[in-house]
Amino acid sequence: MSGPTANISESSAGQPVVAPPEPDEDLDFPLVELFFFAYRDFIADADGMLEEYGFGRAHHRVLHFVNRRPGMVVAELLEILRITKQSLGPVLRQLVESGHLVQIAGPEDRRQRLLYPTQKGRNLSIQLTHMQSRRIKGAIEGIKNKDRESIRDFLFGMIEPEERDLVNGLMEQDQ
Amino acid sequence: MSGPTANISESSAGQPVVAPPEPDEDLDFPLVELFFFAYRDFIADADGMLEEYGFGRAHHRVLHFVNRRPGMVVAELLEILRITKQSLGPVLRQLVESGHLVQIAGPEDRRQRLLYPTQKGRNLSIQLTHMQSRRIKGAIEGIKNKDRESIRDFLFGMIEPEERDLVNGLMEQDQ
DNA sequence: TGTGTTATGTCAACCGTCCTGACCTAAATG
DNA sequence: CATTTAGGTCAGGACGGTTGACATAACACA
Repeated sequence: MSGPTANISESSAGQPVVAPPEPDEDLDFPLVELFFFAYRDFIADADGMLEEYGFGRAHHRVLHFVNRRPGMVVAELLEILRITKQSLGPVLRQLVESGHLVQIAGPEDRRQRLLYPTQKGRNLSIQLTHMQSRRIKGAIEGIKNKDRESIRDFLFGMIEPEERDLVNGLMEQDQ
Repeated sequence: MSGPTANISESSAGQPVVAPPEPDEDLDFPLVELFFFAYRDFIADADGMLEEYGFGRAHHRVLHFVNRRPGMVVAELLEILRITKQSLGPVLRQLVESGHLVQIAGPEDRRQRLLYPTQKGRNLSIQLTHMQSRRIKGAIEGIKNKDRESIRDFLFGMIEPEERDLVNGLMEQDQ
């Protein structure tokens, strides 16, 4: 069992499939891969800036949505991010300690913690969104029909149907 | 320091910013958020299926690219994924042990480990890509100009310019 | 009043996926 | 031969997520 083409992985003994997958109308490899790479680079810009603050992507998401909807309560944030309060906890604490967010007791229901950005948090969030918007703008300028609406509708169509109401709610004022 | 609107987060003493960010041509909140949600759901389908095998997203990415380019060597995979061999190690081992991939010594350079899918690995990869392609197809059908080329060019335009050659290389045969 | 529920926070233990640094073998290369 | 290269492995750590259990304060209601 030696020689140039000896099978190195002995376990499970499957034979190698040497041919690449055949072209198939229902297997859109280019778009699947482009979507993967596009998202990777879409967040890479922000990653770099966040690193200077010792923040990660979790901080970015929290900062973004609190800025977008000042006065959001913790439960709403958990629903949007689809994470548990245990995993939100440390992230929220760090953002408050660093002075990017503040928590204020709900005026009617004092159990609630209304989340607001500080000016510092607003500034950082705007900076991050600006970088991402610039990339998107550039990508739209590079297409034939410079049709922002089609891109918006395409992205919306990628979202799970049951989630679309929630996302629409988040975008109430802007189109 | 009590009362309905008492400031709960005392540290860093920033004042809350209550207004949502003003509309701004250079801050495309809808597209930024749609891209986030779209990617989340783009991945979610696959996550569910992978869970049945005890696999995560790292396994998915390895499985995908090895299937796409059978005979890929480890170094190429590391370059595409932009991770270290230490973090690839366990993932690759599990995929080999579960019989989804095999490693074969390079016919010319026997230090190399050529990576191939087994039929089992090919089947799983195709299944995963099929789910993702179906979502993409549906999203394209929902837009005005059902223009796949524009979506492809948009996604390509989102990719960091220095990375585009690498991505193009991966897509040689298909358009 | 008291009892139960809700909003939030916290402790502990765990997992997956990445990292750096150090070291090893086998094979190619000069 | 010595060196470099391809790949693998061990150790330790970080981050971001999970589940489960429990605590506190405030609301809601009989």
